[in-house]
Amino acid sequence: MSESPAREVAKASDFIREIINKDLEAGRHDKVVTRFPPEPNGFLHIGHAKSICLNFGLALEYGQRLPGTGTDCHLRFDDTDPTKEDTLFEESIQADVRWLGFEWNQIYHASDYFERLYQCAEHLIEVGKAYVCSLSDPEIREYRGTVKSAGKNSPYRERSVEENLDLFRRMRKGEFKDGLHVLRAKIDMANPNMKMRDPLLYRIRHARHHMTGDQWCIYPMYDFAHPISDAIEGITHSICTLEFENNRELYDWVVDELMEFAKFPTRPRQYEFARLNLNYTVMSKRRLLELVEGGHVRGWDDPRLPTLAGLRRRGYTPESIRDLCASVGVAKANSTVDMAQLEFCIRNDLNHKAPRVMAVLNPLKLVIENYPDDQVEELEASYWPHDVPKEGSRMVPFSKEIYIDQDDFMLDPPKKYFRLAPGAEVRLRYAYCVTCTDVVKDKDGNVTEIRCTYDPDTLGKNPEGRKVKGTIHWVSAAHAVDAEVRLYDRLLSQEAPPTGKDSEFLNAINPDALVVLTGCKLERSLADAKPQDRFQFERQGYFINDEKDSKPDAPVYNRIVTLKDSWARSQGK
RNA sequence: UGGGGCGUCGCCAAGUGGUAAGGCACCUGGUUUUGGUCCAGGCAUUCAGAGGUUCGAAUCCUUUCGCCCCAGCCA
Repeated sequence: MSESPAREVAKASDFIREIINKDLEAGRHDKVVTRFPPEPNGFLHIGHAKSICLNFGLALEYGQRLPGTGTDCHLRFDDTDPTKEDTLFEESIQADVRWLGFEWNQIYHASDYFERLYQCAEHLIEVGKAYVCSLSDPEIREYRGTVKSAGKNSPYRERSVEENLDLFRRMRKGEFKDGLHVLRAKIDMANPNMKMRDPLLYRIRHARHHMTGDQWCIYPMYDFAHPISDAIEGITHSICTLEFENNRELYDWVVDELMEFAKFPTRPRQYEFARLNLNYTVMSKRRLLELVEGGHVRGWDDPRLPTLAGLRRRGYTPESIRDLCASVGVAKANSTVDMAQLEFCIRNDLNHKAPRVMAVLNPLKLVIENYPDDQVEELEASYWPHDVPKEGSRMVPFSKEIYIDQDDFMLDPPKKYFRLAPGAEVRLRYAYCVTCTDVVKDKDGNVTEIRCTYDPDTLGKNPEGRKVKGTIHWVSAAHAVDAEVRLYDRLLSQEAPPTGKDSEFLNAINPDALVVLTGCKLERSLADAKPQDRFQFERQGYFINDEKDSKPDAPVYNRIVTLKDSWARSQGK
């Protein structure tokens, strides 16, 4: 705490931590305070998770490394545009951050600072660094110039301090309609950085704000509110995404101009990192909104979406998402992470968390001809494979008539097909080996039933004199629990959506992103499962009991992710 | 009158003048009553290209090329 050598710093794992370490070593700060500043106008997605993990993670790490400084990452709602924001979004954002596993000490709002922001604005006017501009919206745009050419000064740029103050105060009082005047910083209309060409600080908006009600009719812009909010709160490192790099110069201008006047406790600095992109999905607010409002998915928590609500309902664990964020690192290069990386993370997490059970998704009746008609054996089946160090098992009923999956039988199998086929023998998981002796077909030639014989001497041991390579899952017909199973897959059928502006990306939606199966057969033990329980359906994937649609007598399961399937891959599927 | 960034294996990403980490993906074998897991092995003579400095360069210099961001009274 006090002895400075105790401030030995762990090896930085990315450029942000490197910067923080240097700041600490140089004594620029003696604690680290970060912030996660969502605008409450939409749902959080996995891209936000990267920012959440970074900002809250930094606070946690340095809070531990610098004992006594506390752990401080501010959840701050950037609520400066009353026409778009709402309390509903604040609630879902809080729920999502908590679900991800992070906690804040206090909730902040940019709107908490409206009065101070206003005082800062008046100060800038008084020192001649801000003025009221009465150009129209299109005129302002025209005067701004272009990326390749300088802008020109507004005719209102040289108004007197007195006139500016009077106008600004009347703006606050509500004497003007929306759009009539704005407050602008007086910087440089020829600055090569367009963000510095007399940026707007305040605009008039006669709109009710979800936090401040009708108290205000002028609202600060992001570029004004954000740096001041950071500075007021004592944020040390203000971390945002790459597209704000150009805003940094303005961020610094605002803080520098106000530092003395506002007596900020710290001099915050902004740093930018590359946002998370994933292939086979969409992440932009606009596209997510279009999917939801266009009815292409069933709401913000549709398991096909990369929203945190969607991933949660899909069955992804917070641990798996944090693991993804840790594994992709933090850097400045624009990048797109492979969905396979996320899928690895959830499989890796669930491998030792999800008990194994048997479920037949596309049932095919199998009758064991030499098994006694009314006999039922209770066989012990472990919930965990040998390599997962957990205890626990259940009894599964075995009988003459069972269901197996259609994929596990072929009339004319290719080489190295280890499952069932005419004349072939296969192991029934936890039970006996059976040999297919006959098949029953309907008039169209479809196999409707399989006839087998079993070898009574193969329970818990291998048959003598022959090798049975395949093991398949099954469910006793008389004891099965019927269920609906929703097979989810990647949202898009191509890596990147078409680049077109409008709704073109809708054409890239994977038609099989959701396949609903009914009449699936679950093993008896699943009758006791609760919503949100996760299981591995052996040989098929990880599934979760749906939190909304599942009913005790009509369970619904969502497929979280398939198991790796090297057989399917070798078959070129 | 343009400015700000970024380019290291199929995808991420370490590396900060001393001779290319790691993860995912992929390929080989082994174990296996999950074609899962696990284990063993393989996978960049080269860092966008070209020059240069140096005993030595992904790292320094010069130059070329490519990609991203900025012209909301959004954030």
